[in-house]
Amino acid sequence: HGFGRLADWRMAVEFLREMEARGIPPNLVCYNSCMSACGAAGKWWIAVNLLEELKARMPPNVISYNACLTALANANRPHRAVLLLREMQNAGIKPDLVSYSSCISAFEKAGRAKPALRLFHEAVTEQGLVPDNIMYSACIAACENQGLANVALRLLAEMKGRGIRPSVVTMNAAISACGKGGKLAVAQGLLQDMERGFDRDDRPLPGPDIVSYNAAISAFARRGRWIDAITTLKRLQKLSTYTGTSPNVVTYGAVLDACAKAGRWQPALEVLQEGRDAGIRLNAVCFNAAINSFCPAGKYELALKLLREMAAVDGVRPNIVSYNSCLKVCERAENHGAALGLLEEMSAAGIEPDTVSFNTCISLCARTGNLKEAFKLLRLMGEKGCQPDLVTFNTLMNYCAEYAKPQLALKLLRRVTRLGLKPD
RNA sequence: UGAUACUGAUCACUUUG
Repeated sequence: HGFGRLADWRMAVEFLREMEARGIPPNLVCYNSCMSACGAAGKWWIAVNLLEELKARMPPNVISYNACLTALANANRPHRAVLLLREMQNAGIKPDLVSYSSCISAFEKAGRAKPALRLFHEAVTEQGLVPDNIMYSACIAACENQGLANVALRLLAEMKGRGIRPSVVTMNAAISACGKGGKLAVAQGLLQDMERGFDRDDRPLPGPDIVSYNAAISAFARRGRWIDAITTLKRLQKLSTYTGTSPNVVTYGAVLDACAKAGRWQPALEVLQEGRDAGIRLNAVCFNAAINSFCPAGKYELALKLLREMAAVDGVRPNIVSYNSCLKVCERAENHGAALGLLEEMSAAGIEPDTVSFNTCISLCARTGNLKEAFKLLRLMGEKGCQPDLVTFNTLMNYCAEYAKPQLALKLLRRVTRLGLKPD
């Protein structure tokens, strides 16, 4: 368990083996701890193997299965999770709220709201389970995916109706779902309710935490409402003296994203500086968002300058997204030279261009009528071991339309299906 | 006694339409 806490799955497994070697047969809890450690480290297959091993020795309990379900959920394997859920049922172990919450969360992480809601329904109607706060929260979180904000709000009302007090996590999930589902006003209203401490029916609510604010700012960001995002940041700062809730690196990331979506690079740079001054350890996400703010204006020199600065001044290593963001600014600026130069540079820096990098460059070539160069890049990405994806082909086909090349477009479409991709 | 041993929920960045 200790090794699991330290996210050291190797040590956990080794320890289990050592116990056996010393003639101390690990009990169920030892196995469960070990599977949990593997799951936390993303090693779902090792957790599943341990479950098999366990089955050969003694009957697993519901926690054993739940540990594996969580491992699968965290590794974005929702279908395997459901298979395991069925398996435990067949083995005569009744899934509990934790089992279902894990599976619901698995679908949430995979961006699939409907299956998550189906599982919720199944838990209630077929298993007779009474959903708790966490199960509702997981389900509300899943609703942020297909614009199901209204379903999220219905679930929130339903749990209140059943006398379950929403926790701060529940409320945060609801704010996030509303923000992502286009219900900006409702999202902000939920935050206000939390600040007041009561909902519209005067039922008590938990006070907001930093995640609440971040989710609300992110909702503004989505709409490019940069002034509102900054205003919320200021309010948060002002309140922090007595709420104890201060902006963190995610807050700054979200505010910077708001500036980026609005293409406001000057405010973005100011926010960046303010974050530094406030002693926030800005990370790559913050700088990447700031780089994106140069995109609408196509200010690629400034973007590249910030790319250098983040490493040199702030000691933050640019990552693949940093480079891809810069490439996008070059694309906007329609600057082939700068883009291709960056492609080389990132390779030299040990960050190999990925599908997104190539897609951006292909888009640049195609947009500027340079179809030959675009296809050259398509070939190059294959040579570099980068799989073209649907976006790659959609980009190319789009410009075939632009340049009236229907035969070429059809050829590309056939290639899409030949590669086993599903045209959208 | 070790052993309040083991499992579930929320926030920010990049590519086409």
